[in-house]
Amino acid sequence: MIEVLRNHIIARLGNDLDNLDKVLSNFKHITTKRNEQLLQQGDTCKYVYFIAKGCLQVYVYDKDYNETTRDIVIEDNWCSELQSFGSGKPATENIRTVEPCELFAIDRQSFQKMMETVPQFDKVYKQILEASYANSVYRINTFVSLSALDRIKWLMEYRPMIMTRLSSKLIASYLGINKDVFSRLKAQL
Amino acid sequence: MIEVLRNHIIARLGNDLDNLDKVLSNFKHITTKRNEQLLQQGDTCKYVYFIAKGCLQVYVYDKDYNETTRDIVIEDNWCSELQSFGSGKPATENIRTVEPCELFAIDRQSFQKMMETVPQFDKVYKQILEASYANSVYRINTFVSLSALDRIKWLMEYRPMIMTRLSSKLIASYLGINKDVFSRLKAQL
DNA sequence: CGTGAATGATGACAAAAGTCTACAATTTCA
DNA sequence: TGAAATTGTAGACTTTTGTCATCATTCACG
Repeated sequence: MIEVLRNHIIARLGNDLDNLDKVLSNFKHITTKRNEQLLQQGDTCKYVYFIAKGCLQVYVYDKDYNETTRDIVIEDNWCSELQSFGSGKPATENIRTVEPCELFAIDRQSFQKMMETVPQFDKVYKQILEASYANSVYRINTFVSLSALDRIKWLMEYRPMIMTRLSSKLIASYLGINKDVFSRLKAQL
Repeated sequence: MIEVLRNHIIARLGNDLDNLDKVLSNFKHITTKRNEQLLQQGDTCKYVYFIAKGCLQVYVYDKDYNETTRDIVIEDNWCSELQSFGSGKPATENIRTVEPCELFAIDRQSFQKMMETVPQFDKVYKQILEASYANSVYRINTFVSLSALDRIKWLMEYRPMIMTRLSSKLIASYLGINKDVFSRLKAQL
């Protein structure tokens, strides 16, 4: 299973990395069931997760305690609450598994050590950050300008796997649409 | 005016920087009127701007050619279209001044050179990226879960200067609210 | 400093999205 | 596998948001 992570890194940095095995040894393999809580808001985010298999939900609660999903992250991607992870401050977001998962987790101390001793690891971090940021920007721009129906169409175009693989409830909370409305709109496509 | 930039960097990295003047020499001072176009979508974003004075708007167009504002950036902050700037690909966003501005611009080549030769500059870049990302995450989480009225309240709380300093039209497009609706809701606060 | 253009406010109406209830379908896990 | 829980669909209704037209106000700029 660690091969997925190995290939992920090689794909980004090439396979001329002396230290790749050293880097990989810093990751802890975690197998989870579905609906496991990886991070609770208020706690410090201790890990950056690489998802070898499965799917994670990053979410917050609105004032009526409804979940609103900031991000849905599938295999071959990274997931964390970088604000909290980087600063050690309490997290403002929650993370849970929405499917059984195979994860590789690296803690803050190892992460820092890798950043300092393996220059390429620093590059990977920048790539994660840049990709996360690009994703957010894209999401804001579509979100602010599109109607509920157009957001659904956008999701089918941009992340079709999400539409077929996950529950309507989750998708609706990702799109910022009430689940009843989502059900109605989906029917009229 | 370059003092603003100098102080900004010192505040983040301390003033024990041998190379600070060398770094600053890479920035071009630009004075603008209001409503000047700094970046047009489709073009490559050539600069990262530091705003010493004034205010920039980062925006896109929806399908009816209405502006939707992804970000409003005021003095003592950085602004760019990092996706395009980093990759050289066409920008998906537009940037314009909404006030007369004093800017310091650094082009891609100088930026790369500084990243490689001045380790602290790399740190500044990471800080810009992290701050931009944090800002986006915050924006998504409030945006998805709040009603139009609550978004206005949020803005008054979180970025009060925006409310008093800029036009309703601009604020409405930042909040993703129709300007007529914005006017009505503001009246009932 | 005056004027033309841009911005802001408001009312009437239309459309979109949210809420609630009930029930059917599906899924989970013991 | 089968019962309990969760999820999905649908209709009736409410609330929120958007649109359009009009007029007042403010602001930018020569």
